[in-house]
Parts: sequence; structure tokens; C-alpha cells
Amino acid sequence: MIDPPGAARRSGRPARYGIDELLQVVVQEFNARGYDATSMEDLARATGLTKSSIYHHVAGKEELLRLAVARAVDALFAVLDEPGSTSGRAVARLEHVVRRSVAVLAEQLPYVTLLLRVRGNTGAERWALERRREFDKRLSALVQAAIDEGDVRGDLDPRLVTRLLFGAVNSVAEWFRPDGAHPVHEIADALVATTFSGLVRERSDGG
Amino acid sequence: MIDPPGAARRSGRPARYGIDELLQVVVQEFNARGYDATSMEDLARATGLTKSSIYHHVAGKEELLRLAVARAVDALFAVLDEPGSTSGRAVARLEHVVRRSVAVLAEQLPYVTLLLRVRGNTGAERWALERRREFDKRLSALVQAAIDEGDVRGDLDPRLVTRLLFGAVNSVAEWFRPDGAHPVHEIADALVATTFSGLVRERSDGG
DNA sequence: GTCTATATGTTGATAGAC
DNA sequence: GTCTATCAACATATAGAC
Repeated sequence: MIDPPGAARRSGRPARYGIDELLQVVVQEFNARGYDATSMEDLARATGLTKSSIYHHVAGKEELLRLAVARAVDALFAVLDEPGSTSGRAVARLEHVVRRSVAVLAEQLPYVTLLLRVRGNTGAERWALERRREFDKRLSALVQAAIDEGDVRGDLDPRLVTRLLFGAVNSVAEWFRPDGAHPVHEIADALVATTFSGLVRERSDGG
Repeated sequence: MIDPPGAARRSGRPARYGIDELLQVVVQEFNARGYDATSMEDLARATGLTKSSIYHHVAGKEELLRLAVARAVDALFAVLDEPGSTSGRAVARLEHVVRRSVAVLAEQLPYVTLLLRVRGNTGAERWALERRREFDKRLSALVQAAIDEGDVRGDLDPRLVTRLLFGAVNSVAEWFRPDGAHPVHEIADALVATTFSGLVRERSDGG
């Protein structure tokens, strides 16, 4: 139960929810219990509204899911259009996308978390899965380009490398907390270090 | 809808389900739609039994989940007791655990997949999350030991490295198919190569 | 824009015959 | 061990007053 920003539920005037404030609370609930296990009654309790009031803002439960995952999809695709993702050597572009994906994941944590958990039961979920596949394709192409430019070893399947690399990126959503032990840049550094430069220290190198 | 092994539903005698055959079908359904989105009616349809018949085998839906995730937990913990995980240098033990975890994930794919998706809504799920945390602790200790022995670079937080490394391992469950393009050993090789040896080729090395 | 009250279907689970 | 029939609770969603 939270109060919407700038409005006190105890005042005479009824509290006002915009779609942003509504989504913020809803996504938190979806992530805590899972979309299917979260009832409209749960959402009503968490927002301080009634079920009917929520239906005034959106057509139904699925639209809440659609709006939420769309935010994550938009934020992630925006990374691909950044200058660092479109110019320079492919391996540098790949590193940029990895670092920025971690940053977006942290900034939009609840929305990205929800996106990574969709199963495809509803139309909104199937749309989200389709966009995720498209995102993966763009990444694979980037890895392939880095191989073609000679910066990434070519003895590994680029699709497999992509999946493992962004499997590690996405796994950050399962434990990252904004106030946790690891700031975002440290996580991105560690990820790039372990995957781009390797985990094992070269022993003959004396380093 | 499947027929239980060795029994034909069209015969005079009623079909017999053991708990193993039942779980096999149930877990597949849980993974396809998610535990919460899968109804007992769905399970009845998939098994060819009625809901009542399923309740003859188990106390309820949650017990099906408990039995399923327990299989995954047992299989993963068994890896930690293998000789390759208990003797030798820590970095070698770590690699062994990574490779064997990928193998177990592939062998017990539906059960491990289910385990990796539990949210903590029920008692069975909270138990599973607790065991997963214990597993992570054992892994972190292994990474720390490898650092202490000088085989793994010490400028990275061992907990962070563990999470990223096994984030990549666990992500395999999201796309691996037994009849897919990549055999298990290739995935394990790629995972070890990208994380243990590094993704980027040393250019001054002439390799 | 929010509420109370309610419609309508689905859920997990049980009773009891065979 | 499997079935038919059924329940009480809960689900999403709507009607209509203020």
C-alpha cells in the first residue's frame, strides 16, 4: 500500500494515479509473486485503489503487463541505436552494448526483470518474446562481425557465444539491488573482464 | 495427452501411473505455462487422467512442484560430491563443477528449468530457494579458494564472479534442446573458453 | 476518478461409486 | 486406481452511483 506522489489519501480529494505511478506499483507486485499469481485484488491492495478504479485506467490485467514489458523492450532497443553501438570496430560495439545493457537493466530493473520472465501465455507475452528474439538476432550479428574483423576467436559459434554472454548479462536481474554491494559499473567491469579478457590469469605472464 | 509407459488406455484394464511417469508429464506442463498458470485440469488433460486420479497419487498441486524441484536440487548437489569437485586445485574443481552443472542441466532439463523459475510463493518454492542459496555459497567458496591459490585473478569479488559465471550456466536452460544444434560438451567448452580463457584473442600473441 | 455491489467463469480440492 | 459429480473460494471483469 503506497500513496501516489503528491496526493494524500487521507485528504478530502480522492488520490490520483497516472499510468506511470500505477505501473510502478503493479510491476513490483508482478515481480514479487509472478504475473499469474498476482490477482487484481493484490494490485488493488498494493495501490490503495479498488479493482474498479484500476479498470478505469487500463482495459485489464494483460494491458498492465503489455505496458510494462514494452518499457523494457523500448529501453533495450534504444541501446542498439546509440552511437557507441553503431560505429567503430564490432568488438568495441559489442562491449558497448554489453555495458549499456547492464546499465539499462539496472535503471529499469523491475521492467526488465518482468520482460525476462514472460512465458508466452498471453498475446502481450508472445509479442515480448518476439522482440527478445529480434534483439538476440542483432546481438548475434554483432558477434559475427567481431569474428569477421578478427577481434573475436572464430572457433566458437557466434549464436552460442551470444547466448552465453547475454545469459550472464540477464542473470544480473535476478540479484541486482540499487543499494546493494555492487555498483553498476563494477558489475559491467567484472562481466567484461571475465568474458572479454578471461577469468584465468596467465601464469607464465608473471602478472 | 500421453499414454503411460507399458500400458494402453484402450485396453480393458485401467492405465497405471507411477510417480515418475506422472512427474514427467506434469513438469513439462509447468515449464510450458508456468506453475501458477497451469491448472489441475491442464494436468489431467496432459496425463489422460482425471483430476481426482491425480489426487490419488499426490496430496495436491504443490506436492507435484515439491517433488519436481527436489529432483533438480538433488542432482545439482550430487555434483559437489563428485571426486572432481573435492580434490585437486580449486580452479580445476571449479571447472569441473561448471562442466558437470551444464551436463546435469541438460540431463535433467525440465526439472532444473522448473527449479530456476521458482518465485517463493509456496513452502516448496521457499525451500527450493533456500537450497539454491546454499549451492551458491559452496560455489563462492570454490572461487575464493581458486583466488587464494593464485589461479584466478583477485581483483574481482568472488561472489560477483560466481553469480556471473553461473548466471551464464543457468541461462543454458532457457534455450537448450536435447536435439538442438549444440551438444552438451560443446556448450560446456564454449562456456569455459569464454569465461576461463577469455573471449578476445590476444592480438600480439600472433594466435 | 473512485467507489460498492455483483456477474460469471475457473480454481484447487473432496465425496463416494465402481 | 480411476471415475462422475460437486463444492467453496477466488479469479477477472462490469454496472452504475457519487
